[in-house]
Amino acid sequence: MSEETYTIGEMCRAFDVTPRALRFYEQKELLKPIREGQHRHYTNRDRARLKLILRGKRFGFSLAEIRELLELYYVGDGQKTQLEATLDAAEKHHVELVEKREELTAAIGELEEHMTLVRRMLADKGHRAAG
Amino acid sequence: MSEETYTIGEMCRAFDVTPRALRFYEQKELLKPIREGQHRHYTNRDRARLKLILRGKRFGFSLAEIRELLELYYVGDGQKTQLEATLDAAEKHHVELVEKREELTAAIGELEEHMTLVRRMLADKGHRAAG
DNA sequence: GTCAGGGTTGACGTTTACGTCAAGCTTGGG
DNA sequence: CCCAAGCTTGACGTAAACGTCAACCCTGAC
Repeated sequence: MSEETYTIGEMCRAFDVTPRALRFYEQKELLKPIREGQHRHYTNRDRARLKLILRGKRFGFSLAEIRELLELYYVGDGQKTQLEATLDAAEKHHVELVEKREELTAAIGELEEHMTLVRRMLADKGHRAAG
Repeated sequence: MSEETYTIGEMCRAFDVTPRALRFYEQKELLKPIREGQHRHYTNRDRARLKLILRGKRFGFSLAEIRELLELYYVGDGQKTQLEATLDAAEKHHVELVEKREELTAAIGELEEHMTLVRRMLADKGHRAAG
Protein backbone atom coordinates (compact mmCIF):
# COMPACT_ATOMS: atom_id res chain seq x y z
CA MET A 1 0.00 0.00 0.00
CA SER A 2 2.57 2.47 1.14
CA GLU A 3 5.14 0.80 -1.10
CA GLU A 4 5.23 3.37 -3.86
CA THR A 5 8.37 5.44 -4.10
CA TYR A 6 9.36 8.40 -6.20
CA THR A 7 12.54 9.50 -7.94
CA ILE A 8 14.12 12.79 -7.11
CA GLY A 9 12.88 14.20 -10.40
CA GLU A 10 9.30 13.24 -9.64
CA MET A 11 9.55 14.85 -6.23
CA CYS A 12 10.94 18.04 -7.74
CA ARG A 13 8.09 18.32 -10.22
CA ALA A 14 5.48 17.51 -7.60
CA PHE A 15 6.69 20.04 -5.06
CA ASP A 16 8.41 22.59 -7.26
CA VAL A 17 11.80 22.28 -5.64
CA THR A 18 15.26 21.55 -7.07
CA PRO A 19 17.23 18.33 -6.64
CA ARG A 20 19.83 20.35 -4.82
CA ALA A 21 17.30 21.39 -2.22
CA LEU A 22 16.16 17.80 -1.63
CA ARG A 23 19.74 16.60 -1.23
CA PHE A 24 20.38 19.51 1.09
CA TYR A 25 17.40 18.58 3.24
CA GLU A 26 18.66 15.02 3.33
CA GLN A 27 22.10 16.17 4.43
CA LYS A 28 20.41 18.14 7.20
CA GLU A 29 18.52 14.97 8.16
CA LEU A 30 15.10 16.30 7.28
CA LEU A 31 14.55 13.59 4.68
CA LYS A 32 15.80 10.03 4.50
CA PRO A 33 14.92 8.48 1.16
CA ILE A 34 15.66 4.80 0.60
CA ARG A 35 18.95 4.15 -1.14
CA GLU A 36 19.15 1.61 -3.91
CA GLY A 37 22.81 1.70 -4.82
CA GLN A 38 23.44 5.35 -5.47
CA HIS A 39 19.90 6.30 -6.33
CA ARG A 40 17.31 7.75 -3.99
CA HIS A 41 13.76 6.54 -3.62
CA TYR A 42 11.41 8.86 -1.79
CA THR A 43 8.57 7.28 0.16
CA ASN A 44 5.17 8.68 1.05
CA ARG A 45 6.62 9.44 4.41
CA ASP A 46 9.19 11.64 2.71
CA ARG A 47 6.41 13.36 0.82
CA ALA A 48 4.58 14.12 4.04
CA ARG A 49 7.76 15.42 5.63
CA LEU A 50 8.55 17.56 2.61
CA LYS A 51 5.11 19.13 2.82
CA LEU A 52 5.81 20.06 6.42
CA ILE A 53 9.24 21.36 5.50
CA LEU A 54 7.91 23.67 2.81
CA ARG A 55 5.11 24.86 5.03
CA GLY A 56 7.54 25.53 7.83
CA LYS A 57 9.64 27.59 5.48
CA ARG A 58 6.65 29.67 4.46
CA PHE A 59 6.15 30.50 8.12
CA GLY A 60 9.71 31.60 8.54
CA PHE A 61 11.10 28.62 10.44
CA SER A 62 14.71 27.68 9.86
CA LEU A 63 15.58 24.19 8.69
CA ALA A 64 16.99 23.49 12.14
CA GLU A 65 13.68 24.42 13.73
CA ILE A 66 11.77 22.46 11.13
CA ARG A 67 13.87 19.44 11.90
CA GLU A 68 12.75 19.63 15.52
CA LEU A 69 9.17 20.06 14.44
CA LEU A 70 9.39 16.95 12.31
CA GLU A 71 10.52 15.01 15.32
CA LEU A 72 7.26 15.93 17.00
CA TYR A 73 5.54 13.79 14.43
CA TYR A 74 7.76 10.81 15.02
CA VAL A 75 6.58 8.59 17.84
CA GLY A 76 9.71 6.45 17.73
CA ASP A 77 9.53 3.16 19.57
CA GLY A 78 6.46 4.36 21.45
CA GLN A 79 8.12 4.28 24.87
CA LYS A 80 6.13 6.11 27.49
CA THR A 81 8.90 8.57 28.34
CA GLN A 82 9.45 9.30 24.67
CA LEU A 83 5.76 9.87 24.04
CA GLU A 84 5.56 12.19 27.02
CA ALA A 85 8.55 14.16 25.83
CA THR A 86 7.06 14.41 22.36
CA LEU A 87 3.76 15.59 23.75
CA ASP A 88 5.51 18.16 25.88
CA ALA A 89 7.41 19.58 22.94
CA ALA A 90 4.31 19.48 20.78
CA GLU A 91 2.39 21.50 23.33
CA LYS A 92 5.06 24.16 23.36
CA HIS A 93 5.06 24.34 19.62
CA HIS A 94 1.28 24.49 19.66
CA VAL A 95 1.37 27.54 21.90
CA GLU A 96 3.91 29.12 19.59
CA LEU A 97 1.75 28.56 16.55
CA VAL A 98 -1.36 29.89 18.22
CA GLU A 99 0.51 33.02 19.28
CA LYS A 100 1.76 33.45 15.79
CA ARG A 101 -1.77 33.24 14.47
CA GLU A 102 -2.90 35.87 16.96
CA GLU A 103 -0.14 38.18 15.86
CA LEU A 104 -1.10 37.53 12.26
CA THR A 105 -4.70 38.36 13.04
CA ALA A 106 -3.58 41.62 14.61
CA ALA A 107 -1.53 42.45 11.52
CA ILE A 108 -4.50 41.72 9.28
CA GLY A 109 -6.67 43.96 11.43
CA GLU A 110 -4.24 46.83 11.21
CA LEU A 111 -3.96 46.47 7.48
CA GLU A 112 -7.75 46.52 7.17
CA GLU A 113 -7.89 49.67 9.28
CA HIS A 114 -5.35 51.31 7.05
CA MET A 115 -7.25 50.26 3.94
CA THR A 116 -10.40 51.79 5.36
CA LEU A 117 -8.50 55.00 5.94
CA VAL A 118 -7.19 55.09 2.39
CA ARG A 119 -10.66 54.38 1.03
CA ARG A 120 -12.01 57.32 3.00
CA MET A 121 -9.30 59.56 1.62
CA LEU A 122 -10.25 58.47 -1.87
CA ALA A 123 -13.94 59.05 -1.24
CA ASP A 124 -13.10 62.49 0.08
CA LYS A 125 -11.26 63.37 -3.08
CA GLY A 126 -14.24 62.18 -5.10
CA HIS A 127 -16.59 64.51 -3.20
CA ARG A 128 -14.40 67.49 -3.61
CA ALA A 129 -13.96 66.79 -7.30
CA ALA A 130 -17.72 66.48 -7.65
CA GLY A 131 -18.47 69.47 -5.44
CA MET B 1 3.64 66.10 20.28
CA SER B 2 5.29 63.70 17.95
CA GLU B 3 8.56 65.56 18.44
CA GLU B 4 10.31 63.09 20.70
CA THR B 5 13.20 61.23 19.19
CA TYR B 6 15.36 58.38 20.38
CA THR B 7 19.02 57.53 20.12
CA ILE B 8 20.11 54.33 18.50
CA GLY B 9 20.93 52.88 21.91
CA GLU B 10 17.45 53.61 23.22
CA MET B 11 15.94 51.95 20.19
CA CYS B 12 18.11 48.91 20.66
CA ARG B 13 17.08 48.49 24.27
CA ALA B 14 13.42 49.07 23.48
CA PHE B 15 13.24 46.57 20.64
CA ASP B 16 16.04 44.18 21.53
CA VAL B 17 18.01 44.68 18.35
CA THR B 18 21.61 45.65 17.70
CA PRO B 19 22.83 48.99 16.35
CA ARG B 20 24.18 47.10 13.38
CA ALA B 21 20.72 45.84 12.53
CA LEU B 22 19.21 49.35 12.69
CA ARG B 23 21.92 50.75 10.46
CA PHE B 24 21.43 47.87 8.12
CA TYR B 25 17.70 48.56 7.91
CA GLU B 26 18.48 52.19 7.22
CA GLN B 27 20.85 51.24 4.44
CA LYS B 28 18.08 49.11 2.95
CA GLU B 29 15.76 52.12 3.22
CA LEU B 30 13.45 50.60 5.78
CA LEU B 31 14.20 53.32 8.31
CA LYS B 32 15.13 56.97 7.86
CA PRO B 33 16.08 58.52 11.17
CA ILE B 34 16.77 62.25 11.33
CA ARG B 35 20.44 63.14 11.03
CA GLU B 36 21.94 65.75 13.31
CA GLY B 37 25.50 65.92 12.13
CA GLN B 38 26.63 62.34 12.26
CA HIS B 39 24.18 61.14 14.83
CA ARG B 40 20.83 59.48 14.23
CA HIS B 41 17.55 60.46 15.86
CA TYR B 42 14.74 57.97 15.55
CA THR B 43 11.21 59.33 15.44
CA ASN B 44 7.96 57.71 16.49
CA ARG B 45 7.41 56.96 12.85
CA ASP B 46 10.65 54.97 12.89
CA ARG B 47 9.42 53.09 15.94
CA ALA B 48 6.21 52.16 14.19
CA ARG B 49 8.11 51.03 11.12
CA LEU B 50 10.53 49.00 13.20
CA LYS B 51 7.63 47.20 14.84
CA LEU B 52 6.35 46.26 11.41
CA ILE B 53 9.82 45.20 10.32
CA LEU B 54 10.29 42.86 13.25
CA ARG B 55 6.83 41.45 12.87
CA GLY B 56 7.41 40.88 9.18
CA LYS B 57 10.59 39.01 10.00
CA ARG B 58 8.76 36.76 12.42
CA PHE B 59 6.44 35.81 9.59
CA GLY B 60 9.29 34.93 7.29
CA PHE B 61 9.24 37.96 5.01
CA SER B 62 12.53 39.15 3.59
CA LEU B 63 13.64 42.72 4.19
CA ALA B 64 12.95 43.45 0.53
CA GLU B 65 9.37 42.26 0.94
CA ILE B 66 9.00 44.15 4.18
CA ARG B 67 10.14 47.29 2.46
CA GLU B 68 7.29 46.95 0.00
CA LEU B 69 4.87 46.32 2.82
CA LEU B 70 6.00 49.47 4.57
CA GLU B 71 5.21 51.43 1.45
CA LEU B 72 1.61 50.28 1.77
CA TYR B 73 1.41 52.37 4.90
CA TYR B 74 2.78 55.46 3.26
CA VAL B 75 0.12 57.57 1.58
CA GLY B 76 2.66 59.90 0.03
CA ASP B 77 1.32 63.16 -1.35
CA GLY B 78 -2.18 61.74 -1.29
CA GLN B 79 -2.67 61.87 -5.06
CA LYS B 80 -5.63 59.88 -6.25
CA THR B 81 -3.61 57.60 -8.51
CA GLN B 82 -1.12 56.95 -5.74
CA LEU B 83 -3.84 56.17 -3.22
CA GLU B 84 -5.48 53.79 -5.66
CA ALA B 85 -2.21 52.03 -6.32
CA THR B 86 -1.54 51.74 -2.60
CA LEU B 87 -4.98 50.33 -2.00
CA ASP B 88 -4.50 47.83 -4.78
CA ALA B 89 -1.23 46.58 -3.37
CA ALA B 90 -2.67 46.52 0.12
CA GLU B 91 -5.54 44.34 -1.03
CA LYS B 92 -3.14 41.85 -2.55
CA HIS B 93 -1.12 41.72 0.60
CA HIS B 94 -4.28 41.35 2.60
CA VAL B 95 -5.25 38.27 0.60
CA GLU B 96 -1.77 36.88 1.14
CA LEU B 97 -1.97 37.35 4.89
CA VAL B 98 -5.41 35.81 5.13
CA GLU B 99 -4.22 32.78 3.17
CA LYS B 100 -1.26 32.49 5.44
CA ARG B 101 -3.52 32.51 8.43
CA GLU B 102 -5.65 29.77 6.91
CA GLU B 103 -2.60 27.64 6.32
CA LEU B 104 -1.50 28.30 9.86
CA THR B 105 -4.89 27.24 11.13
CA ALA B 106 -4.60 24.03 9.16
CA ALA B 107 -1.16 23.38 10.63
CA ILE B 108 -2.48 23.97 14.13
CA GLY B 109 -5.33 21.57 13.47
CA GLU B 110 -2.99 18.85 12.28
CA LEU B 111 -0.76 19.31 15.29
CA GLU B 112 -3.77 19.03 17.58
CA GLU B 113 -4.83 15.84 15.85
CA HIS B 114 -1.39 14.40 16.32
CA MET B 115 -1.35 15.40 19.97
CA THR B 116 -4.67 13.64 20.47
CA LEU B 117 -3.19 10.53 18.90
CA VAL B 118 -0.15 10.61 21.16
CA ARG B 119 -2.37 11.13 24.19
CA ARG B 120 -4.38 8.08 23.22
CA MET B 121 -1.22 6.04 22.89
CA LEU B 122 -0.19 7.15 26.36
CA ALA B 123 -3.59 6.32 27.81
CA ASP B 124 -3.37 2.91 26.18
CA LYS B 125 -0.08 2.22 27.85
CA GLY B 126 -1.57 3.26 31.15
CA HIS B 127 -4.40 0.77 30.79
CA ARG B 128 -2.14 -2.08 29.91
CA ALA B 129 0.18 -1.27 32.79
CA ALA B 130 -2.80 -1.12 35.13
CA GLY B 131 -4.49 -4.23 33.68
C1' DG C 1 28.06 1.86 -30.25
C1' DT C 2 26.75 6.09 -28.91
C1' DC C 3 23.87 9.28 -27.28
C1' DA C 4 20.30 11.75 -24.66
C1' DG C 5 18.05 11.67 -20.27
C1' DG C 6 18.09 10.63 -15.90
C1' DG C 7 20.85 10.08 -11.56
C1' DT C 8 25.28 10.63 -8.43
C1' DT C 9 29.07 13.10 -5.53
C1' DG C 10 32.08 16.92 -4.65
C1' DA C 11 33.18 21.60 -4.37
C1' DC C 12 33.08 26.35 -4.99
C1' DG C 13 29.82 30.57 -5.58
C1' DT C 14 25.91 33.53 -4.04
C1' DT C 15 22.38 36.04 -1.45
C1' DT C 16 20.48 37.58 2.83
C1' DA C 17 21.01 39.51 7.20
C1' DC C 18 23.49 40.69 9.92
C1' DG C 19 28.25 40.00 13.52
C1' DT C 20 32.51 41.77 14.57
C1' DC C 21 36.30 44.17 14.56
C1' DA C 22 39.12 48.71 13.71
C1' DA C 23 39.71 53.56 13.98
C1' DG C 24 37.97 57.74 14.98
C1' DC C 25 34.79 61.77 16.94
C1' DT C 26 32.42 64.12 20.97
C1' DT C 27 30.69 64.94 25.26
C1' DG C 28 30.06 64.99 30.33
C1' DG C 29 32.60 63.89 34.74
C1' DG C 30 36.35 63.90 37.99
C1' DC D 1 43.55 67.10 31.02
C1' DC D 2 42.07 62.59 30.55
C1' DC D 3 38.88 59.12 30.24
C1' DA D 4 34.86 56.24 29.64
C1' DA D 5 30.42 56.06 27.23
C1' DG D 6 28.18 56.37 23.23
C1' DC D 7 28.07 57.48 18.63
C1' DT D 8 30.09 57.27 13.68
C1' DT D 9 31.85 54.97 9.16
C1' DG D 10 34.23 51.36 6.79
C1' DA D 11 35.38 46.74 5.90
C1' DC D 12 35.92 41.97 6.46
C1' DG D 13 33.65 37.60 8.47
C1' DT D 14 29.83 34.37 8.95
C1' DA D 15 25.68 31.22 9.00
C1' DA D 16 21.82 29.62 6.37
C1' DA D 17 20.01 27.84 2.25
C1' DC D 18 20.66 26.76 -1.46
C1' DG D 19 22.71 27.68 -6.98
C1' DT D 20 25.83 26.17 -10.18
C1' DC D 21 29.22 24.04 -12.19
C1' DA D 22 32.31 19.68 -13.16
C1' DA D 23 32.94 14.95 -13.74
C1' DC D 24 31.13 10.70 -13.55
C1' DC D 25 27.74 6.40 -13.89
C1' DC D 26 23.55 3.80 -15.94
C1' DT D 27 19.94 2.79 -18.93
C1' DG D 28 16.93 2.59 -22.82
C1' DA D 29 16.42 4.08 -27.79
C1' DC D 30 18.07 4.16 -32.30
